[in-house]
Amino acid sequence: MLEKTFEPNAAEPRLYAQWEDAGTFQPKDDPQAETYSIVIPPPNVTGSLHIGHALNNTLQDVLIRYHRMLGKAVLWQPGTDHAGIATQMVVERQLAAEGNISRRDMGREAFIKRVWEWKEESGGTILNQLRRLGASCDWSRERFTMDEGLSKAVLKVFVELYEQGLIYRDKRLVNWDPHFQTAISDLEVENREVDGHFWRFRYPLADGSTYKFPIAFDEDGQATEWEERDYIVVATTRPETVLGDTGVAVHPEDERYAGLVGKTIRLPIADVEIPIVADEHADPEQGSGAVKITPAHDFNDFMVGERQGLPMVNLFDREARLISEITDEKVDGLDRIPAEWRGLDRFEAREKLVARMDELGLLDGIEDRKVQQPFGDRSGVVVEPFLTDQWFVKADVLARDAIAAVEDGRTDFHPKNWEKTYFEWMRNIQPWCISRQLWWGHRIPAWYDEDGNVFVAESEAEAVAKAGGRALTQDEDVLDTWFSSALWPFSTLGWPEETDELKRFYPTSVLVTAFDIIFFWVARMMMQGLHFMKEVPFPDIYIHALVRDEHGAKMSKSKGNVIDPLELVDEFGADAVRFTLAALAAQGRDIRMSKDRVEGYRNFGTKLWNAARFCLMNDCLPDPEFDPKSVKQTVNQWLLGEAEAATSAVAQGLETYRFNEAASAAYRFVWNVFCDWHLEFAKPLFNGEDEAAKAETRATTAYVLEVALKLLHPFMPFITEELWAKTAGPEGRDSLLIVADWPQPQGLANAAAQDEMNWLVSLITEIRKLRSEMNIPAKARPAGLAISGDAALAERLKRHSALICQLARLDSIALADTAPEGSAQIVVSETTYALPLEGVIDFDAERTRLDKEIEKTAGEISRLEKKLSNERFVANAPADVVAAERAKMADYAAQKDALEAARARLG
RNA sequence: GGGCGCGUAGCUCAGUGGGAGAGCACUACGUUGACAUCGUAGGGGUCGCAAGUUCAAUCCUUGCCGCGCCCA
Repeated sequence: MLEKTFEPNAAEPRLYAQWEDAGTFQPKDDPQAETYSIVIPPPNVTGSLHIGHALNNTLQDVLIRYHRMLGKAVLWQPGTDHAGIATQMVVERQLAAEGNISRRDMGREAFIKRVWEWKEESGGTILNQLRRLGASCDWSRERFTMDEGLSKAVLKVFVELYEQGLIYRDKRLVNWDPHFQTAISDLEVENREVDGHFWRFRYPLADGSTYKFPIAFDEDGQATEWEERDYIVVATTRPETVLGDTGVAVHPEDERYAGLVGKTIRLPIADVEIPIVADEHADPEQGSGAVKITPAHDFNDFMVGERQGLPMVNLFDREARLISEITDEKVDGLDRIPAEWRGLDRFEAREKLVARMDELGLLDGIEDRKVQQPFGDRSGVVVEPFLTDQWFVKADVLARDAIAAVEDGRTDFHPKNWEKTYFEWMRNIQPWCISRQLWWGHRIPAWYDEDGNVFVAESEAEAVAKAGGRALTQDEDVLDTWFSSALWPFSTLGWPEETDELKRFYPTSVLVTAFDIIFFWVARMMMQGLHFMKEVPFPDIYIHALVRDEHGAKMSKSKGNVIDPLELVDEFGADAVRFTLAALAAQGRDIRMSKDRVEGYRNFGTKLWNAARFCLMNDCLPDPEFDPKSVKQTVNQWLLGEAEAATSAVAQGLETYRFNEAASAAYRFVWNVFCDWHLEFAKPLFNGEDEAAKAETRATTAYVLEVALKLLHPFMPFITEELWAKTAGPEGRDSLLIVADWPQPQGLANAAAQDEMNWLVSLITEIRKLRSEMNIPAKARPAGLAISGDAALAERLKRHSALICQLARLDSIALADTAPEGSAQIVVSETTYALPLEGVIDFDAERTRLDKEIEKTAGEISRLEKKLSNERFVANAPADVVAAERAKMADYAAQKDALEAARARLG
């Protein structure tokens, strides 16, 4: 006998070990079997499980378990990502907390050793947490982006792309994080609106000449007053860059400045002459219409500089301080910086610059203003556009086929609208800066000789050979983490080796991820997969929602609204957490997670548990001889049809990534069909005399319980596996549920049985309603009389008499010619049923109740009459719709007649 | 400024061109051992607002209002 409730905390680790020990997480060794594979979005090795991971991995596990039950050879490839900046940051913090020396004092080799030690020690945390959710990954194949094999893939990809001219080194503006002192990609920059200022400065014309500048206008916008000026006003939000200006731009059609283009101004403080150029970047409507151009410190200005041939002048060092020595004589503007300012932080430099301009009488004004400022998403400091030598990928070339693949349907997004986001970004893709000035990561396989010539090769020996034996030094930098995760779908399968796994499991079947890494990761896997494997990495991409708190706010540590999935697992069990996430995963909407919801699904698990308990108590055990197609009892025919319909609804939901529909189809079947009705129907049968019916019902019930366990297994693996074992019966089970066969359709739908059971359910429901409305005491067991029914009805009533009596609490149910005096009456399927209740109920109330019913029915009738008398409706609506409305109308009419007759009998 | 999405019961959310559903919460009543982590019954909605298309609009189109996210 089963315990009263399922104990998740005790059962989960046991069941998980059982699955793993049985080797069920590994793809089955059948070369004929169809394959199904998913690569896990590798979590950061530094990470711990948050609710977003829980959702992401639950959905993957649901798919994996479903396809495994379909008999496929299934691989769920797990692993972690080395997460360059994030991991380096964690370890540096540890060093600081221990009062140890910094990474630079420690030296590269010792530091990297230290990171590896930390990785070995606690890198497995998040994967162990996934096990608690029930994730059925093939742990024997766990990979890490810095494993030997994956690193080899990185080297090969880098060298090949370099040789194909798709990777190059260049001095360009990049987003520079002064805290980590590394370049970061534009995706790692967070633009935030902050309070700032607009400073207006006067730049004097170099030749001392003057021009007339309009300062007042009439209604038509015509200038009415002018002022004589010997300067141009420019406005900036970043005064610290003034010394790096190499031009002032005005719009080519801006008449106010037409005569000044080609002249020069004398840049204050720096004391150099810079030209006034005409460029469309200048917006005549904005400020004075003239803009300062600082090509080395602003992305827009960089482009203007290229167009106009303006030189680049760099002011800052790697820590975003004004330079105090020359590091690159081609661009550094040291001689523009007053000696006493050298080495100042950029924000101090700003103050000094503004103050000096004010002293010089060149500060034209200051306005408060909201400005967009870029912040490093990891460091939180203001990112500086900075001119450095970096490695770049020609992403636009790689993007071409990646765009085409989605356009022509080799890969589909689900929901489809995410392809817009993908296209938008891919079609405007910028060169991808892949070098990072970090130590933790894949070191760039490029070596330099004394003259700065570069040699790219997979090893130092090869590079030296290419250099003709000269001494070389390796590039100090490492690659962006996403460079290696872009290879994940094939590098984890053994590429560049031609392994069996690679042949069997690439392309993978689907990628499951959140929208926030479409650019970072999905797009790049598409590019690299197509380039190196010549095939898309996955035909389907399922994009799921973000998990928010119950009020819709983003979860964050600072808000304190973070829900820890493992706490939920502790409290309600992994099954409840998984089911909740799946049931709420409707396409295109964020998930609001609340404890109440999890509790509700925990209760659902308990309901299932108790249903199984009932089955065991009544000897409903699997019967190997049982043939669902040959059952005789209407109840059983109906139940089998319902089970089959539920099975296909669940399958349909999963095939189309509608997890919520799949989950709720299973839920409704188990609770509202199997428990609420079937088990209640079974009770009187089990207590009855008909041994054949009893035996058939036991076998059917056991069979359908198996179906229920199978349908729920992908969502609630633990409790279903436990019940699978506990309900095995003396024969035992052939296999664990995790590898049992998904139920196959057998054509069990039975319209006649369905019709009869629908009638039975509504008869019972109507009687219960009457009892409730008329306050008939629970103890009262009136006789039920069907007034003037035919032989078929008599047959039905006889067949289900025990069920009706028990579930509607009647003493008996039979045909009668007329309703006895003092009866309450209801109408079900056009038949009137009378319950003699003289002295039990208030007949005035019964009259009122019937009047209300009649009124309601009349309302429906007049609505339908109106519709059916509309010629255009009858002419234009599809015939089946018109017929259905007519049938409804006839039903209501018959019902109204019966109700009116019933009312008349009461007088 | 461009893009995506949302507004349906008190709350959290499904859903469909043919008079709207679930869970939770709420109210009343609970009887024969599956289950009180439960059962039975009930109340509760101008489907954001307006116009259009249609025989028919909560659903399609447009505009507006409110809210969220992404990109510039």
